[in-house]
Amino acid sequence: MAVTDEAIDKIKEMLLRGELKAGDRLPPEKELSDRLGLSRSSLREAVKALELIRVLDVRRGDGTYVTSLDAKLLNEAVAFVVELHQDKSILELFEVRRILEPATAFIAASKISSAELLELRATMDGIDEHTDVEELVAHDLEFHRIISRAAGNAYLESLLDALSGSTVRARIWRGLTQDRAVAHTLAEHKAIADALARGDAELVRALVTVHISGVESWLRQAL
Amino acid sequence: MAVTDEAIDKIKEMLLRGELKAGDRLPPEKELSDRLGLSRSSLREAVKALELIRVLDVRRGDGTYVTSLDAKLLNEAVAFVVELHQDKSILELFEVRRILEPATAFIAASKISSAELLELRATMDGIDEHTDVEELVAHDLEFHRIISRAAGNAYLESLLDALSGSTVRARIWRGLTQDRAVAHTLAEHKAIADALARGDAELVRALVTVHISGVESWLRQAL
DNA sequence: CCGGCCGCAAACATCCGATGAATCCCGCTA
DNA sequence: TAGCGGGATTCATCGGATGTTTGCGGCCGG
Repeated sequence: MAVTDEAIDKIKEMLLRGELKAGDRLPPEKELSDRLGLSRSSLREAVKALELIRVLDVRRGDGTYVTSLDAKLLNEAVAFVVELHQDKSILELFEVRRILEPATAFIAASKISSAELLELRATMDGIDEHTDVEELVAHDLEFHRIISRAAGNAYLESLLDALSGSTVRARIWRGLTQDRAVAHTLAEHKAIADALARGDAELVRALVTVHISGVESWLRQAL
Repeated sequence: MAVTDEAIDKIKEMLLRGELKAGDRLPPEKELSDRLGLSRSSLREAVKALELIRVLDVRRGDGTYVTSLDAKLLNEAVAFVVELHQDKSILELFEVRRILEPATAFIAASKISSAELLELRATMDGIDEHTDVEELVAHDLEFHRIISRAAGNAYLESLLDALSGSTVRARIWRGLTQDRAVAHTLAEHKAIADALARGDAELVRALVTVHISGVESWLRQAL
């Protein structure tokens, strides 16, 4: 194709060249379309595409802005794709997670603050095997998110977040719940939190590996 | 916003629900826009967005098709984002790569075929410290790609590919070349290939870790 | 009967202009 | 000075017109 894709490229280049920076406002649709030499409709298609992957933020009645362009972009883009790949090749996605999660936790072990440790404990309050699935998923998501955030790498955090999309996770939990494995999983969470508190990085890595692999092997058998 | 984003969601749902499968052709723009209750212009914006992340494939004069929906989607989406983040937080991205690459190579060590080993050797033919940067980058990209492919996980392959976008890599090589470190890097490649040939997974993992970390520390000092 | 060429029809590409809706900002008023 | 319009700006959405590309089927010659 041509015109619209050219527009996407040109906008991308403006970003790379620093001509447009995070937070900047783009010229009005009319002006920009004139400048890039295409119609407003076509430009809008380009902008819409860049908006989907969160590069641009369009505010009706106000203008179009460049987003913060931080690591969260990865989350949006990857999450969309992951969602489409559910069921299908979930196991391959899980393999990626099994690599990233222990490594991330290992890094986090030496960096986690006491405030974050408290937060981690807090997610476990009031959660037991009788909690409903909704809440279990929320807890699990938060638990892993705190750890990945403690690792101090926004891209890792984003990727892990996307890889464990809530829908994927919801299905897994639903399955685990039926198998009465909730207590076991929660105990693993507790062990991980304890090891993190002691700063025992090696143990953390091992525990997380076991934790993730456990879910993975359950999944493998369930399919 | 509303109409266009609704359209994106509806199309996504059609995919999730299996109403649309990989390779299927969408109804013509006019018909689909009627069915979804919006104008053709707005629908086109939605389609364009889905095309950017390679979910849809629009063929002019023919129709719009659903792509294979395989792991390559990740590549496209992530590569776009990574490209925007050059210079900026390259080190954080490198940290992710340092996690994934050794783990991937470790897996590859037990799976790599003799054909792939030959391919790996072939990439090294005719490459020495006098080769020009273009070719060095191509070699490096191919070398790592073969290994990640051998690991047999398409998502890993895609992610690594995106993380080591050619532009990023080109800059690094340009720097390395100036520091006369090419020979050293090539020697590391050879050592990795040898270890893979012997199926020594642990050694492969260590070598790759050293290899990646070497580039990383050079990068850290160069910034 | 087979293969190639031609032209029609289908489908996307691009553009334009009009109307609606949300937001912002400035000036007016109490 | 604080609050309230109201106009100007900007995006949202629509419908239609015209151009290009592609696919396909039919026609013609070998």
